[in-house]
Amino acid sequence: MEKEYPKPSVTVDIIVFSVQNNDLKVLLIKRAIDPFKDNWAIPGGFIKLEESLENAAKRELKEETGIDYAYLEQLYTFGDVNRDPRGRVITVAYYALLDKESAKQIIKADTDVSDVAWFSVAKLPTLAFDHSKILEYALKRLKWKFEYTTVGFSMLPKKFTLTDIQETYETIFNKKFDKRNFRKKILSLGILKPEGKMKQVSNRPPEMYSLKKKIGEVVGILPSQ
Amino acid sequence: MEKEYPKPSVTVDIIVFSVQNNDLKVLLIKRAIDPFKDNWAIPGGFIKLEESLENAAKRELKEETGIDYAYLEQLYTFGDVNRDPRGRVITVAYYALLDKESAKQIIKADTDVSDVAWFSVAKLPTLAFDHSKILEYALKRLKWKFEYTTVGFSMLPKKFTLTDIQETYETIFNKKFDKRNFRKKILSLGILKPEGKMKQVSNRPPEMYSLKKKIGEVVGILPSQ
DNA sequence: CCAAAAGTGTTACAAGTACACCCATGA
DNA sequence: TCATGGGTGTACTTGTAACACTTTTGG
Repeated sequence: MEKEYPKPSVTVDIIVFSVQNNDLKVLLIKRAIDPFKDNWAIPGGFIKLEESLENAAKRELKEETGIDYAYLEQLYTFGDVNRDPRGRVITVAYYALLDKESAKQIIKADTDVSDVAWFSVAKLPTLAFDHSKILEYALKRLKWKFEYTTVGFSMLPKKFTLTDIQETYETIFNKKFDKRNFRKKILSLGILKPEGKMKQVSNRPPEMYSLKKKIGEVVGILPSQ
Repeated sequence: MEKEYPKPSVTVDIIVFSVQNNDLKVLLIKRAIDPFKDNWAIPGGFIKLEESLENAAKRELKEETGIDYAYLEQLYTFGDVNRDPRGRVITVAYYALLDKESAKQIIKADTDVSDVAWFSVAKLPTLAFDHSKILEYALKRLKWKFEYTTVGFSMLPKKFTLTDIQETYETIFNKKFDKRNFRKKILSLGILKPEGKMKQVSNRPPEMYSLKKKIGEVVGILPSQ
């Protein structure tokens, strides 16, 4: 370890997910320069020597979205030799889950900026670098995490209804779940705290809940169906 | 992306697991130089610019153990600013699972070398750098993977008995499983192919099996108990 | 009284758990 | 014939799946 070796560059890429109108969206930026000029890409940037990987990811998130807080998890490190035509660049990928309110703010802030946009994961453009592969991997991880942990609640406001949860799950898995079984299952986990009924709705007012546990805990959520 | 930024060093560390005498072991090396001189550490080294992360891990594995093939999986990338006193070093950790035969060869090759040794994960020495944290994380991942995938079979020879599998699981989870239920569960997965009875044993000859699926596939193995 | 979404229970089936004895072989 | 490890079945409990109607509110 005493010798000096040539060093690779290290970037952090961050895949920002949100659910809007029951559709899973991902935030992409349009590249202004070569390589892959005018292609869409996952936002990211070089790490600084004085910041941890996680802080680099947080900084990126803040720079791209203005958001200070979101569920953030390291995804995987991609380091193939030729993944970047400019030279050896290793990227540590993170993914972030925004709650509905935060996501709305961004869409407002950025709809007039041409180089940042939300894309439905069902209709993605061609992506720069190996970003399609990275995104694909992120989607796999996302589903896995939704199935076995409480990360899904990070995409909801602090107080939410059972229907909110179910719609979020139906969006992520792109399938419908039986209402009675879904509710039974979620309630049986004992992770929700009732918070009283929602007011001023023009139908039967739903019960609101908050999450008792820390977001991300392993619980085994889904019915198999 | 056009500017040149100061670059961190990037290493690959590889946590090598094997099961010996129904005990989970990890391969550690004794550091010959500062920092952490004479401390035990997870083997690793700097990546080369012309090799992928995975190839760097394979090369490390080969250098440390002489083994060409093992189940190998990226674990996590550790990049805290002060994890290495010599400067900014990011490490991409991998873990490897050796089968019983390979593991035996290594122990033979290295028992007379003082700076490489197998340690029971139950009795670990103090480790250099943040290696205790890394190893703890590896153990967590290992259990998770055993619970939900077929990685466990990578620690067995190509042909094995149901008792072999059960003992491996009992070692990893450090608990006993009911023989009948364990067998029923494993067989019900439909992932095993019978390979005939073992010969020359001084008791009732057990049925041998091989794995039909690719190692690492998700199947959900364990009884909950 | 209508529209909209919330809320609820039962039966059938599958999977998981607990548990103890006989079997085949070589020495 | 004995020692050793291999192999097996059943009753019970728990969890999952399928399925349709009533309730509450605001307009």
